[in-house]
Amino acid sequence: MWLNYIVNTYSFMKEHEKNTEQKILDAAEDVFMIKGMSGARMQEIADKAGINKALLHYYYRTKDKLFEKVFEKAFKIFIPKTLGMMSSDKPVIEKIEFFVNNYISLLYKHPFIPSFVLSELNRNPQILVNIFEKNIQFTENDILENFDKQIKTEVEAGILKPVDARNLMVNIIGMCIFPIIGRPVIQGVLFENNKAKYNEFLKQRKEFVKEFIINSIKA
Amino acid sequence: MWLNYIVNTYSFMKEHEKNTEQKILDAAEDVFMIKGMSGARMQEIADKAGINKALLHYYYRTKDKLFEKVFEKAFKIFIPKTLGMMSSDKPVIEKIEFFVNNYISLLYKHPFIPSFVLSELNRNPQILVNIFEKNIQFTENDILENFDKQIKTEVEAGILKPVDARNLMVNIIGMCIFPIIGRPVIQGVLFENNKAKYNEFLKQRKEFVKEFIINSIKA
DNA sequence: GTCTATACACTGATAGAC
DNA sequence: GTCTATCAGTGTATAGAC
Repeated sequence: MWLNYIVNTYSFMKEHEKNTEQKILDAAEDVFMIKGMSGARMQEIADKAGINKALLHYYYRTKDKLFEKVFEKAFKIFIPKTLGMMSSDKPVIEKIEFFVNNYISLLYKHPFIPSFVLSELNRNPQILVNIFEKNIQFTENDILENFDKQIKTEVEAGILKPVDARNLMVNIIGMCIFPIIGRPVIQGVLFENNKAKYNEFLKQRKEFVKEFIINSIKA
Repeated sequence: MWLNYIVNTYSFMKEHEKNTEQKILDAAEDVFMIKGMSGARMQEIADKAGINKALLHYYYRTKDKLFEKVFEKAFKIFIPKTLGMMSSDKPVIEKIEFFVNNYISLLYKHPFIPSFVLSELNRNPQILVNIFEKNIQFTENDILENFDKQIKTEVEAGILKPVDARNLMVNIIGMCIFPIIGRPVIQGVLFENNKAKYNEFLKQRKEFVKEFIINSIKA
């Protein structure tokens, strides 16, 4: 009976705490992503979370620590998934089609993360070092090496033209990501700032990009 | 005599003023580009310009106005030049080679502008509207239309595969610009954070990108 | 855990002397 | 034009009651 009470109370408190903590993190995401580290205000985050500033500091002692959490979460949504998409054992062209489809979907799902992550990193590249130190090393080198070997094999088999793996990856990601982080400029300059037209443009990007890449690398 | 005195004094003052004004603008560029609008501090700009805050406000009344000048200058370095590179009358493939060479050179000359401009625009797209209103309309539509017509002509002539002009431009710029704005991530994840290796990588990008595009679009 | 009130530092901007 | 001094506002963070 008392055990039940304790357990229920405990789990209630845990649940409650988790909710507030989560509400804060969600609000912090919204604000940091748009305003950036230096532009974000603890007051705005508190308002959006429906609490007050003091409670913010109760859960995450400083703005820095809260930012760190938000950044790390954003970073982890993208980088490991990105690398994961390259590590299947499909043939190169299928792998690229799979990657472009999934990566662009991911970008459309989180359109503010790339600009946020890249601009914060350009302002303070040290953030990345801290993340790498804190996390188990990614297996990016294995993935890259495998991809490189796979390309070479398919080149010898007469399927692909010779192509450098790193350059290819940078090209692919660049073509996928630029319409998102460059949206204000591209929409303004090439699409008369017409939002609907730009959304139409985004809809057909997957097919265009895939065809563009394959045309370039297939033997 | 007195006229001489006035003229000399006047020209001395003009020269002097110009120097201070320019020193401020240079310092403001340095600080705003790295820290962004909200992260920049008037004190830091003053220090870097070798003057004090009061003098900053004497020349540019507010932080907003100073930021506006810096942003507009940065924006104008890129966008008109970018469009200009597409408006020669060379054949498409030559035009693209010319564009990639010059655009990447421009990027390497001003590596902080793209990230600065894009992140500020993502945070406040309204900036772009103000710039467009203040400036004589760019001829982006003519340039795009001409480029599109030119492609269609060369498609009919059997030189190129059919390709959409806007998608092609976004691809080209994306492949050129991503190694710059994404440098911290790419260098960290794909180049073991080795700066020298990354610089080597950048050196060969022009050739790789040109070949990649041409392989994709030539008939 | 959550609140109100407040400490304390910093920032943009101005006043006024030279 | 350039400086020193200073103000008013805002921002992060903490103290203390409940």
